[in-house]
Amino acid sequence: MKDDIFDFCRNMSDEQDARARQMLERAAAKWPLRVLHVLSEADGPLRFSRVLERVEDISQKVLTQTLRTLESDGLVIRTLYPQVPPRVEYELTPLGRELLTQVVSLWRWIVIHLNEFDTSKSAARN
Amino acid sequence: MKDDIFDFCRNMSDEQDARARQMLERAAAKWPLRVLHVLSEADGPLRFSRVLERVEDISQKVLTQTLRTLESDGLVIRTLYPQVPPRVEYELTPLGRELLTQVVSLWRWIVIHLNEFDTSKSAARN
DNA sequence: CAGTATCCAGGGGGATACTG
DNA sequence: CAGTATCCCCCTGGATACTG
Repeated sequence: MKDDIFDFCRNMSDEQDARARQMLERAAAKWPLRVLHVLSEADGPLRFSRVLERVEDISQKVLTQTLRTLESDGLVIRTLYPQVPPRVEYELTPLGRELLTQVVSLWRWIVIHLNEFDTSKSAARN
Repeated sequence: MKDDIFDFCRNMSDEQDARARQMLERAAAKWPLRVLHVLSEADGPLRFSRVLERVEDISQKVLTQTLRTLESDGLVIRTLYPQVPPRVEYELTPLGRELLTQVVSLWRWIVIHLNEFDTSKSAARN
């Protein structure tokens, strides 16, 4: 028998597997990753507008969606200050910060090996 | 100044950054990941049909696309034996195997922390 | 300010049929 | 066997307008 690098998943239900896969995809996706990054760079909580400014080219709708998802995944805290006009602040949870750290290590590996991808004899372009 | 966990990207061009991001998204995406996994489990090269069988619910078209992308990214080797009927075999490159290893470590982290996502006070407790 | 609501265009992926 | 070629649907995400 070959050893399976996914062996530690043996005891997982299909639901758990799907959930883990979902988290992996979300964490690696464009907007969530950039939002997490922006939040991690900030010294403290950021208002919605600040995030909107700092995540280049994101639309308001998508930012809202992204933040909602991150919040429900426990990666981001949303704090509403009931004022007029309202003030809403976002910040990373410890879990969000940890996850970002994990993704960054994968990111770092990719960056280091960047020149090994596609440059080979295959049909790299496009 | 805050320390930026992406500091090691400072010297990267926009193109390199985009390429790295693309590789990250691809590596975490559903089909590429499952194809890499199937290939890593096999003892040797796998024929197209075998991969099609083992990657559950993937369509032929998407499998072809996925394999082509993986090949052009240098993660998979495609070997054509000019016979009738043709025989085509796929196997991981060392780079592909390494990348999968990296993704798996992120995957493992996610699995370990699975119960910390969303179960918290945000969604579950109404 | 921080959203929600609505409309709309483009791409990804499924199903099917055909071929060297 | 290992693909291509088509058609089609759905979903994502952009743009815009409106509101508590």
